[in-house]
Amino acid sequence: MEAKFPPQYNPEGMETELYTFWEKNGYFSPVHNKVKRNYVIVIPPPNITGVLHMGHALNNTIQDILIRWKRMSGFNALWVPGTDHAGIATQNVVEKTLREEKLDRKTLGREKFIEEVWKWKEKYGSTIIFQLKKLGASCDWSRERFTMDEKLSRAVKEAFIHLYNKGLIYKGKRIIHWCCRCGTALSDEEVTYRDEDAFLYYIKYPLIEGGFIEVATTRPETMLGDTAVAVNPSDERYKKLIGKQVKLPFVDRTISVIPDEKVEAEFGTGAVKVTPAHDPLDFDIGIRHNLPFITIMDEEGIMNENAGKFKGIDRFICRENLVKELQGMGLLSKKEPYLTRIGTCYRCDNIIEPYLSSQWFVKMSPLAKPAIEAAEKDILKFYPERWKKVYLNWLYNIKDWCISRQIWWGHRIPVYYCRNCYQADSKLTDEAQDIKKQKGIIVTATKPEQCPDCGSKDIYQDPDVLDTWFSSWLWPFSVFGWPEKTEDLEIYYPTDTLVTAQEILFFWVARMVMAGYEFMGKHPFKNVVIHGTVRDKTGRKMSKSLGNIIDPLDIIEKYGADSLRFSLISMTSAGQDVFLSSTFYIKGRNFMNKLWNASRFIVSAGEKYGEKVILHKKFEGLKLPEIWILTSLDEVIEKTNTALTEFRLNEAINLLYDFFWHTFCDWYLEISKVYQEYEEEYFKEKVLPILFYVHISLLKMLHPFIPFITDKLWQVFLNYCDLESGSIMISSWPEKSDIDREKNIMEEMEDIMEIITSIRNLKMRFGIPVSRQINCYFDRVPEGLSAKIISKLAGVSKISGFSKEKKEDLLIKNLRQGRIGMSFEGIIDVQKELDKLYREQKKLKGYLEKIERKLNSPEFTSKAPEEIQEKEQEKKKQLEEILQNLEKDIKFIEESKK
RNA sequence: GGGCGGUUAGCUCAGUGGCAAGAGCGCUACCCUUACAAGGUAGAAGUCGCAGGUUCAAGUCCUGCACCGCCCA
Repeated sequence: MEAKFPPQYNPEGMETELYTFWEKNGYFSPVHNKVKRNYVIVIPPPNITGVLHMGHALNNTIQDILIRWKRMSGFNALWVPGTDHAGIATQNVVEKTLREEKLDRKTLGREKFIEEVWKWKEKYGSTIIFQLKKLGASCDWSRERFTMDEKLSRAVKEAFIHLYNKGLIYKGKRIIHWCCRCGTALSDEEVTYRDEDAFLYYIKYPLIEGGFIEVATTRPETMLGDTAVAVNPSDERYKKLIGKQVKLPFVDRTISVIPDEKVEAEFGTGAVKVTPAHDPLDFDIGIRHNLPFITIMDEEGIMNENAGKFKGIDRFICRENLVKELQGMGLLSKKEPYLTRIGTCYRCDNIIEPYLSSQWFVKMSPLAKPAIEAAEKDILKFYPERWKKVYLNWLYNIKDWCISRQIWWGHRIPVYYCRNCYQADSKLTDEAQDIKKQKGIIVTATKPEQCPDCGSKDIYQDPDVLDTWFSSWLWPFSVFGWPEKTEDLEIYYPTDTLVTAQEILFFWVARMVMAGYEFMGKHPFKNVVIHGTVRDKTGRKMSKSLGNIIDPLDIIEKYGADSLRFSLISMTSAGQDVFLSSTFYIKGRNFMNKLWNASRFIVSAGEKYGEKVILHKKFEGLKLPEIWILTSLDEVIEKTNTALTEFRLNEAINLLYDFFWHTFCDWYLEISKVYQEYEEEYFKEKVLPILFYVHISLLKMLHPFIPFITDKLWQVFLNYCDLESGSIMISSWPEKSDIDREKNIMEEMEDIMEIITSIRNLKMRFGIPVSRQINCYFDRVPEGLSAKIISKLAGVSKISGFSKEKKEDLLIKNLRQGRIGMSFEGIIDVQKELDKLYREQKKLKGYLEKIERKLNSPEFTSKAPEEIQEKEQEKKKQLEEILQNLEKDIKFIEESKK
């Protein structure tokens, strides 16, 4: 046995071997069966540039637990995996590798560059998939998808064309978030904001008639693009200046002072510069007042010809230079520290420039309607529920979605232009209906032969690609083959549960719901499980730049995926952020070892008889401890099921942990050893099958959480026990036994346990080794099996009733069921013992007072439910008895001291 | 500015109005008891952030405040 069952658990090698075994046997793919219900999860597709981090580990462990649990519970459980092409991120990564070869995408050209990206994808794009396998993810790899697969690309085109034809997609010239580094527009959701200490500059604009009007700004360089100065019409300070002309420094432009309701009189000086091409609010003012829109920098953030003498320099250097010059000209009246919020690119962290640009948008409010209703009517349920409000709030205030990206890697927009008919950028804001009527725009999946209006063959495709999320939002049905009416789509849509972190609630979850209703006419999933963000122990997000990453692969390497999974889930309360310290995996590692060793013990107990243990279906002729352990197991099964159903995974795993370690191992395994010595026949016939039964039931329930070790042990147990299947993965989830729960049996067992603990406690307190046999005396003398258990587990050689003449050298302890006494043999530090008893007495008196106060209050007796009153009465009685006995003991020891 | 979380043992965190508030790690003492020293046994350790309120009963519900964090504008 030692050879295959060393005393320490070592996951090395074992996990990969088992994973291959599962995969080879096709356990991950459901065999569709109409009788069984489905349970479907689609993975939040990780990015092909991604490597597994703790967030992924948590996210995918949760999904795997749910899928494995449902699979064992008799469902057709399907977990669809896949990856996301991550347009900007992937393009960035490939461009970086190109730079190392002294190449860049522009010299390479579009086609060649995309070829390079595909090559890169083939080489590195599956890294995270391999890592998910290491984690134990039981995804159906035969259904693995990638957002740029041909079929999924078809879905994207179909969706675009559908929305366009419905008038929900339009092209418009708007202020969008522009990343000068990535060279593309971004949606509102792709911008992250952070507070930064900056300055508010107060600038004097010279009035033509003489004097100045002073404006305040955090971005002084944008003044080069100003086309007005605006004041609130009710602002008394500026009323008389409305309509006056201002000579804009540097560019020598004459602009007017205009009134606009939206100007906040409280901000800065109350007069604001208006730069319609570089600020969203100013853009609106520009539209309202029909102002010119002057763009002053190019797409890389370099000032252009409209910036006059500043042409050709970077936007931030321009700011510095311009401020210096203003100072020299005496036009800078003040520069004060100012806390401002700056938007940054979520991919590259560069500062976002609000930029006037022609982009494609999705009109969102019609799509939001059913998504709102779904949550309001609880068709879509959130766990924890509080996210419902966040989700709804976003949808109530939804804005149009900018979906075009000026990059090359991604789904090319299925729009073609006729060079002859199309007139670009004719309007600032083209509404959907207008654009549909506009000549020269052809929206179609394949390149048209000729222009339907003029017949010209000079046709070119829109150079832009779509936001990656425009393919992700179709994921719950595109993975099943939509827009084709496939069998999978028929069977597996809608899915059941989506598991994700709150960061992509808007990006992805809300949009999937909208897409689900729009394209499928049905919600994409029923449950949305939002788990916490994994942070370091000081509460910061884990990130490379902070250097605070704990790499899940390191933990897997050293301690096994099970330890990682166990620890992660065990310490993660539903929906709360997780704070990881470097030793968090210890609980898991220790648990694996304990599980391993309990199995060793059980196997070695079974091995002796040389025949396979047959698990009982019915339990009869059992003694107290067996009834007790089976009843306790039933309770655990029930509680675990409830916890899992409500997505409280930490509660489930902690229940199992506690039962396994502190009930099964600490007590039942120890008790089972008693039979081995006293009642071999009963041990073989009854106890052994129950040991196997309870342990195997536990292994089954633990399997979703810690799949590797549980199946490894299952494989071992196959040699000693008649098990239902070749792998625990496809075994059936435990059901409750047919044992009746008898209250008095549970209590009787608890009494025995209390006696044992008390005797151990007495021994410890006086430095007697537990192994040292002593004599004990009882008010109620235990007999038979109980006596044997007490004797073995507490190290008692002789059990008898109290006899009056022996009492003087006894230590007494009061229990629920009378006193026990133990000979103290002259080794007691009497004063120490007395102090301890005094402390206990004080504590007990306090408790008693509290209870008495409660019981004496007429409110309590009239209003509290009877059940509670009885319980409190009972408690009081017990306390009084214990206290009485304690006081007797104190008196007794005080006297013996004299 | 609006919203949401958090504040419980030295540390990390559970706690679903009705225990005498729990776990893991750490700590103390003893124990190599033939499953496990990654273990066993026993123990010490808490004004449940602060102030009010509701209730027979509050760590749990309500109000306000403080501090930490997140999201949205």
